[in-house]
Amino acid sequence: MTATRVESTRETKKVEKKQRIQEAAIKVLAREGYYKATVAQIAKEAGVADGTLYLYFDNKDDLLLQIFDDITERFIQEGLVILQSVESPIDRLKAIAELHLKNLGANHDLACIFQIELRHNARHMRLFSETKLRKYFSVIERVIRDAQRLGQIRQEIDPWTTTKILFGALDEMATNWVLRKKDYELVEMAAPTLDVLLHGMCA
Amino acid sequence: MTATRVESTRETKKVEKKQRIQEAAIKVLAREGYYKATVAQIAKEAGVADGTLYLYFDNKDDLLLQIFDDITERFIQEGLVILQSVESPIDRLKAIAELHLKNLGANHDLACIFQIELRHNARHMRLFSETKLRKYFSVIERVIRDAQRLGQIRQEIDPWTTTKILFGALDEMATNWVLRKKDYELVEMAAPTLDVLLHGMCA
DNA sequence: GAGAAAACTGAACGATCATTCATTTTATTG
DNA sequence: CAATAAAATGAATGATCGTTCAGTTTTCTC
Repeated sequence: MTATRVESTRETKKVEKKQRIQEAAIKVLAREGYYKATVAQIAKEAGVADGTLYLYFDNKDDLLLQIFDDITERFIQEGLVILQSVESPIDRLKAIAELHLKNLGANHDLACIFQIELRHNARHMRLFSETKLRKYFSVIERVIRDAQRLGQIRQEIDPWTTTKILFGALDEMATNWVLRKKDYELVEMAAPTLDVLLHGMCA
Repeated sequence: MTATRVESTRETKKVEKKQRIQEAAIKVLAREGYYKATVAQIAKEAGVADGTLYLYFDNKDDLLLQIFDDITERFIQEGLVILQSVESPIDRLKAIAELHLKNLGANHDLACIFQIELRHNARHMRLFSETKLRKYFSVIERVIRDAQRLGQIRQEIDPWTTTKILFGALDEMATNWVLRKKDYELVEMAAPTLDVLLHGMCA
């Protein structure tokens, strides 16, 4: 075995363990909430010692932040790939809405963390909101501008405002689903939501 | 002084001090976040001893919960009064949106608490969401149904879904304003938001 | 398979805070 | 102006937990 080969299996193991800890954290955080969840609980759920967490994360805060970062990045990348296979801007908006709700609807624990635990305090939110979320918003805004250029969307509406409206509507669908988990699929809300946003409530 | 008279001034004093503590709590909670804010800080801000808080609230959690309860109830009552002076359901929706954003936009600390600190954990949110927020949602839903009955709003849309969309959009406007406080009035977002929701994005 | 390096462990530390309660201060009454 | 009740105080308590690190185990190298 060469040195680099060894290094790479070590790396792989580290990455896997890190993911295992993150998954355990998602489970515990969803169940207990960020402040009630203790490092000891997360470590136990992951099947490692308390101290081991600190070989992978700077501290408890860093653990939470990295979960968001990694998963949001994954969502955004997945979204960008899907958008490439869709032509019309309007259809792209539909695709974004579907993906948004599909991703969150696929994992209740994760959705719980994204919709609730992430929003702990203004510092956290500002941090998050200024990086990954901003990127997500930009993607949506661009699609809306494209649609306007093609005349599919009214010229007089403001793309940024509309981005916030779309995100806000999807976000509320997700939060509601998390809080009152009923027997419906979250992704089913994408179509009716977009119908109202695209064509309006008025008769 | 009769016994009842005395009792009433005592009561008044207690109510006033309770409000002073609540106001201090809003300030400190907005600045520090719920978990970083200590009872000692809140007491200091209110100009009372730590122990005094416990004469007015069961515990730290109860303090936060009562703030929400009191203020949301006040908002809802104010809203109901305003609705009485507006006839058309569509105009009522506009009035609700304006009031929602005006109330939050009037006090940045309070908005911070409502948009962020309230959403601490699933338990809190569920509790809140099941009482006061539900009441608020019901008011909106009823107005939408009224509008449908008058033919102002399309029959085929679902009132409950639409309620969530409207609330979600307003909520996102508020959160965005809290996080990136710029030099605009939150209430200004009411009109463009309702324009999109009522008439749709499509050309 | 010995020696070195990396990864892991978990008991112990120390800091933080919500909460309590014995004591003091203020208000009320006859 | 006692006597009594109500309100307020804030130091002490006790429980909680994030974090560290000296020692142990595993993995790798030659």
